[in-house]
Parts: sequence; structure tokens; C-alpha cells
Amino acid sequence: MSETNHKQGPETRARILDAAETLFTAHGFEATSMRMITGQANVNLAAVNYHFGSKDALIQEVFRRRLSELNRRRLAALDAAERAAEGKTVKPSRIVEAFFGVALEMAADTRTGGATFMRLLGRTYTEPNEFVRRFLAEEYSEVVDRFMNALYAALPDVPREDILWRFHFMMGAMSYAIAGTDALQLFAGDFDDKNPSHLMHRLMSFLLGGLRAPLPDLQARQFDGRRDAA
Amino acid sequence: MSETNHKQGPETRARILDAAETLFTAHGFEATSMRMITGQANVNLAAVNYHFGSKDALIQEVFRRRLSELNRRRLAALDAAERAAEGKTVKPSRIVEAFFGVALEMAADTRTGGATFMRLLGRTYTEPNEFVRRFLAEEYSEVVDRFMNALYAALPDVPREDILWRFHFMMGAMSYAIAGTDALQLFAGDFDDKNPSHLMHRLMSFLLGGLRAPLPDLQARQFDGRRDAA
DNA sequence: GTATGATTCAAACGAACGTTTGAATAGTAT
DNA sequence: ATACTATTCAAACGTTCGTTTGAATCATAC
Repeated sequence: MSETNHKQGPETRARILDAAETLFTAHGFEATSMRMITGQANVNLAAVNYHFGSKDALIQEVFRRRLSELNRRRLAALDAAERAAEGKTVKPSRIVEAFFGVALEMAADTRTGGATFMRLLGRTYTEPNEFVRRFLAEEYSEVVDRFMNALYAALPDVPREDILWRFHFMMGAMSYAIAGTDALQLFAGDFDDKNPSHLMHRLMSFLLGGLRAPLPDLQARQFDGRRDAA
Repeated sequence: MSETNHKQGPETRARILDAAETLFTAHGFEATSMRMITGQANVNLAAVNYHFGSKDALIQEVFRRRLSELNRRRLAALDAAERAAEGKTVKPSRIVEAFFGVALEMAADTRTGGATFMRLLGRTYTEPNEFVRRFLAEEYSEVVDRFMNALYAALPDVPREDILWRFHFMMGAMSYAIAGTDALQLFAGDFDDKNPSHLMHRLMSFLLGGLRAPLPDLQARQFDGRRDAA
């Protein structure tokens, strides 16, 4: 029929996905060719189009495979936090830990390839490729909705716009944290604390500090570092 | 001789740089072809290779043109802050404002194209292209050195590794702040506070909150959201 | 054993890529 | 006017791209 493992079909699919994930992370989507992927996966060039249809469809599948797992775990962590709160509002720190902690866990997982994928994911949010960004937004919308609503409830006195921006800033910090070692060592090559637990603690304290910071006094004076903007 | 404006040479150069900057920002380096650039710039296809030598050299020139200005302004802002401190140590908030405030100013400048460039720059730090990252690190190294040393002096009790990481996190937050409106509206399309002064205040309060956050207690227990890592 | 249907494979497709070429054009100096 | 140099231009270069094709291969069902 159609849902079977006739030959080494499933194995071929998985090998392609793994190779693509690694190469996309290392070189980006455009700079990774079909021949590079199929070469590293040790499969025939036509295998990608046979199993996935096109290069774009392969990109989507690379993301879908990991994102569904990541977001499933995130929602489970938020569920657990809400259960632990027993009807009371969840502390903002718990919400942040649920969202970003799960991501960092996955980023620390070198066994199943999660680390590779998270480095890819972190940069993809600012990816210029329109279709990739749109697809990513769709995959994320439900999770972001739930977490934003949880934060709104946890911080009833903070304007929603400020919460949204701070969540966005946190995403940026996390993205760099994960891309981290690569980019950081470019201008600071003399140290290398790669301990993922340390990174987790460092990022989490930074994020919570940013989230709890005093709100900016908007429509007051301009930023005072400003100059001759006329 | 050699440094003259024989025909419309300089104008052609500038038109190519402007078109390349815009297209690189919109589509990325790899997805932007020579024919797209020369088409938008209304110059002959061969003009890029004639004036710059190659596509890679053009990319470098797009960055150099803006980065030298950005970093010159950053160093001037740090100089001013140190002068204002009159021998005393500069407050961390002043240092952060000098580095990130100047960047956001440039990102708010829609007249001279600074806004376009900053969106490009923000994402380039995690750019997979090796030669672009390496070039960027070179252009940045002096500025980062001076700012890091200023922060070390301003925060003598904080381990340098923590300062470095937090600076890195701040870069990530800034990157997303600038890429901001694009990426943010993907999962929150219902609002649009594009006021650059507001963004400046929002980011700055977040960054300072993160910088001042209590230090994480490292080599203590693992992060408690952790599960079944065996 | 033979038919079936899924998968693999070598080869080729046309299109687009970055770059090069050599002639045409136009200002400047003698 | 002539020589010279810088720049523009149309055309082509060879290479690589993603994709398609049709035959070969192989496990399974009959």
C-alpha cells in the first residue's frame, strides 16, 4: 500500500533529513546544494525529489520534524507549571523557564541532533527567505499564543505591548546564546565555558532581569544619547 | 591619475552599493544575484566586477561603508561618556547606552539608508557564510575590545566571563529589536508601535535589567526544569 | 515464477549563476 | 586633431543549480 517500509525507504529519508539539517546549519539554505546533501547522506541525487518533492519541501520537513517535538515539550512544561500553581497565577519566571528552558535543553542535546537544529532555528527567525519565515510563524503561533496569554495573566499590571516586546528581546538573547559559541569566540577567543548548564543559568538570570526591569517612561523625553536628529 | 571622477564612475559605485544593501537585506547574500543588483541599480551587469572585483568584495564594501561610521560613532560616544565621568569609572548604563544607543539611532535613520543596513547587520552576526562572519569580527574587534574593557572596569566585582556572556545576550536582543517589526508581527500582527524612540527606551530598560540581574549560582544544582537526561 | 509497485540509479535537462571578454563610448591631456 | 585612459556595454564563457527521466533493482503478493 502506501504506508510501508518496502525497502530502505525510511532509512533513506532519515539520512537525508540528518544530512540536510547539519548542512543547513553549517552553510545556510541557499548555499547548501542538493548534491551536498545527497553526497553526505550517501544516497542518490534524485532521492530528495523522490521522497520530499523539492528542496523547499525538504526544508519544511527538517523543521517540522524537530519543531513539533520542541513545542510539544514547551506546552507540556507550561501545563506542568500551571498544574503546580494550583489555580493561582503562574510566576513569570516559571513561564520563562518553561519556554526557554526547554529550548536550551534541546540545544544541549548533542546525542539526537537537537543541538544542531537549535542553532539552525535560532537564526531562522531573522531568515530573509520569505517562505521559511512564514512557515515558521505558522508552526509557532499556537505556542506563542499560549505563552503570551500566560504572561499577560502573570503580569496584569504590565502593558501587553511591553510584554510582547520583552518576549521578543528574550528570543533574541536566546538565539545568540545558542548560536553562542560560534559567534562569541569571534571577538573573544580566549575562553570557552561550554558547560550547557552554565549557559542555561546565565541566560535565565539575564532573561528574568530583563523581564523584571522597570518599565521605560515612554512619550516622555527622547533618549538622552540622541543628537542632532533634525 | 587614479583618484578622479572621470565619468559617472562614483555615481555608479554608489548606486550599486545602495541597491546591493537593499537587496541583501531583503533576500540575503546568496539569494541576491548580480543581475538583480545591477538591474535595480540601472547599471550594466559587468559594472560590479569592474568596480569591486567580485560579488564577495561587493559584500565587504557594503559593510565597510556603514560599519566604519557606526563604530566611529560608538567610540565617540564612549569617549564622551568617559570624559563626562571625569576620571571616575563610567556607569555601566552609560556604556550600554553608548554601544546600543548609537546602533538604534542608526537603525532609526530612514533617510540615509542606515535603517536598512542595521537590519542586515543584525542578522549577519549569525550568518553561516564563513568569510562574512570573519570579516565582521575583524571590523568589530577594536570596538568590542574597548567596550568590554570599559565594562570590566565599571563592574570590577563581576566575573569577566559573565560580563562577556551578558554583552552577547544584549547583542542578540538588539538584533531582534532591529529586525523587530518584521519578525514580531509574524506572531503578533495586531499592533504596530513603530515609534523608534519607544523602541529605544524599551530595549534599553530591558538590556539594563538583564545586565544588572543577580548573577547565576553556577556549579550548583542543575536547572530544575531538567528531566530524564540519562 | 511472474506480476506488482516501491525505490534506486546514472544521465541528462534547461535555467540561472558569477565572471570574462573585446569592442564601443566619452571625457581629458597634449 | 590625436593619443590616452576610464568606463560602459552586449555577448558569451564555463559551471553549478534544482529537477526530470527512464531504465535497473528488489522485496513482496499472487
